[in-house]
Amino acid sequence: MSTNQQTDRSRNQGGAAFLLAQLGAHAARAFAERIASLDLTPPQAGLLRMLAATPGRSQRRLAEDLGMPPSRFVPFADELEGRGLIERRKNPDDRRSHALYLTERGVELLAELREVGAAHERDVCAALSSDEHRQLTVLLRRVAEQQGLTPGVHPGYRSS
Amino acid sequence: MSTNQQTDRSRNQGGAAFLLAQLGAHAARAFAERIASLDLTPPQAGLLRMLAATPGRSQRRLAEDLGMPPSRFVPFADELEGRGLIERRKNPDDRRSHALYLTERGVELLAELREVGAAHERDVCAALSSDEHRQLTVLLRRVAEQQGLTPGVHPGYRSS
DNA sequence: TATTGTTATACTCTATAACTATA
DNA sequence: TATAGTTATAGAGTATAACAATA
Repeated sequence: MSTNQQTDRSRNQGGAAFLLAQLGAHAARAFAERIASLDLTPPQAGLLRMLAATPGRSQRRLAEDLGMPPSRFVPFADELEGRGLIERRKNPDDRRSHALYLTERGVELLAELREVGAAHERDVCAALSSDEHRQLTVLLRRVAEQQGLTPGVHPGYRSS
Repeated sequence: MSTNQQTDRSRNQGGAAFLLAQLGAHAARAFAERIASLDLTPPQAGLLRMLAATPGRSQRRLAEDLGMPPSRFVPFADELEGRGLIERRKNPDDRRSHALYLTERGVELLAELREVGAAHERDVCAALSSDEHRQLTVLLRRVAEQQGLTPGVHPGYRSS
């Protein structure tokens, strides 16, 4: 209420929240284009990373973390299994559930994925010195934590 | 190539590009929830702002800036016109095209929208001091400019 | 002949809910 | 009876392309 309309207007559209949304969409799109060279979509890349971090989880839990209904997870996992990147193993303790794991080929592809991710990081932050790059990361991490976001996971990835 | 795998992994998932995508999706979703109280979706809010900035443009140009095909723009504009927020006027010079304008009610709603946007900005950046907030904005603006993003517009808004 | 707005159609995507098997 | 995975179906949302009016 202390500033005039003109100022408020430029604040909203040039403010940090708007820039975050704009840059976030841009970064997500650019990342999707990059990993298309590996024949991967962002949710597929997300699953590979999740399986590397915590192998052997059930489809239901993985589906929940990816923000998709279990029914949609089935054909989603089918394709990656068909490409030999992941495998379903019967859980001997509870034979209703499938435990999911990366295959050897999945591990190899994940390594390539990480290289692509590093290149993406460099390109997105090309405008910044390495000192500013660190500054930005620290600030973003603080904001993310305060906003209650889980490190390493975000369901906002586009499905296409 | 200079760092080991462990380091690369944490870099990718905790790096600035990933945080941008994660926080961007979060900020966009939070903003969408906020403006739902005004019965607006993000693309609708975008159109109101575009009409305030440059009134009288044709549907085709507006559709292009919003990243939607002209055919989809029709029902999109229909609803806002039905609610009395925008109006189509025949362009006397070229009677094929419609020039779009905000109505008085549209201007009023836009004022409320700006208040909501300011509150959104405060909440998203609640973790930062006002000095850090400024720092973050400057860094983001530099990155956005270097990445070739147009100030004030982003087509990444969800359609829902 | 080209362009603006519009309408119609066809298609993709997605979620809901029914189904099978294990518990 | 409840839960994991799966399958089937139906609905929403979208783009492509045909159409009418104007240039």
